[in-house]
Amino acid sequence: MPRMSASAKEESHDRILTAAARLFRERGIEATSVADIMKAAGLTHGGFYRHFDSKQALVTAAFRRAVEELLSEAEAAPDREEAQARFLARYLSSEHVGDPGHGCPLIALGAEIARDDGPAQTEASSAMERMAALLATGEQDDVDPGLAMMALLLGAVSLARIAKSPELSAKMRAVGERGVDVLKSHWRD
Amino acid sequence: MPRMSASAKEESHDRILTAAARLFRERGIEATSVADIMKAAGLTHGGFYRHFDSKQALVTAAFRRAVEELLSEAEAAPDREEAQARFLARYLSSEHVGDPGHGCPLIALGAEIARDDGPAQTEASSAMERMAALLATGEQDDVDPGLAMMALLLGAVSLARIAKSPELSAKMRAVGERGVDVLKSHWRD
DNA sequence: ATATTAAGATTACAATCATCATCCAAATGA
DNA sequence: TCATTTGGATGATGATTGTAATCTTAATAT
Repeated sequence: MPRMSASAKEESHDRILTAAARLFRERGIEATSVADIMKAAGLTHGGFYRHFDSKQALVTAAFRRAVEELLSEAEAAPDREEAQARFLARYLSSEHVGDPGHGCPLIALGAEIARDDGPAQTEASSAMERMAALLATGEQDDVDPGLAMMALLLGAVSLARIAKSPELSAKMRAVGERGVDVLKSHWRD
Repeated sequence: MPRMSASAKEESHDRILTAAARLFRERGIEATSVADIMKAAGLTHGGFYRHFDSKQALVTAAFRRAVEELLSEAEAAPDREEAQARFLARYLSSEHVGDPGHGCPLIALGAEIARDDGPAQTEASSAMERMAALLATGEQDDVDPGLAMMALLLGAVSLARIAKSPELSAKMRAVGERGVDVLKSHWRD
């Protein structure tokens, strides 16, 4: 209940963001209350508005945070090829399928965000272009192959999560991997 | 407020289902209240439980209805090839991207349904297998190509809806069409 | 040291939610 | 014709929601 040092405020702010980025992806935006997030951040719900103007503002910020989490690993790679490989392996991993809370926000929140076109949709749209650019064939500035792969990846993991049996879920991941190879070999010519 | 004829009850039941199938896909499950649905069906919210045990039960039934709506057109085709062509054209149409309320429920509700594995997830999982079977190469019982195409289609339309600009949205549809051709020509050998 | 500031806690608010008990009237069966 | 049934309307339930005003207290500035 005290006033905290300036750095402590940033820490609280960061904990709220981290909690929101996880809970939104795990439970959905509508299903996650401000109180849920604040509790997960170790705070009480009343203090929320010292950090964000509204829940919608938090959604936008949490989406950006989630994108950063997802891309930071891949972008830390020494070269482009390695970055692509890391991104693909991570995206199609069983861990990614089984842990939406730390996975791609386009999958977990895409449908919900596409509905009300606010700042969150802008965020999501540019995230999608950023991921596609990462996957695109290096040479030209032809992002089409990257967009096609993103579509396949997003669809494969979405369906892998929907799949009732573990066998079908695993098959969806395998089919995604195979499909990416097919697309890649085609666009390489 | 009266007691209606037996056929009139079925009609009410059907109107509730139709309204639910549309509103759930348009606004999401959490964001759609029982009262919203009943109002859209021309009834008052209290009477809902004469037709369904719970909102969850309605979700399952509405999902099934949505799948039926989507597949009926394609499955009315004279032959398999024509059915596939119709399904693909419908799926990647701008109308489908712009009207989630009458589109594929796997896209609109997949993330929400994958979260709480109840009967709705069973429904969604079998819907996904059914669509994949429709798209699969006729010869063997190898559904893998069908699953790959479903992943690409679902991903492409999801991203087309997320895309902020109409240009990017149209490009996602074009990329989806192109990608399906690539996958198809590869698996045909 | 004192005054000021502001982070977070507490509490409250007006809405909205899913669910249900009760009531009403029309359709059915005798 | 009359009693019974039942679809739907009405209204209430307790819970939960986003948002905000108020209070408390520690960190800062003077």
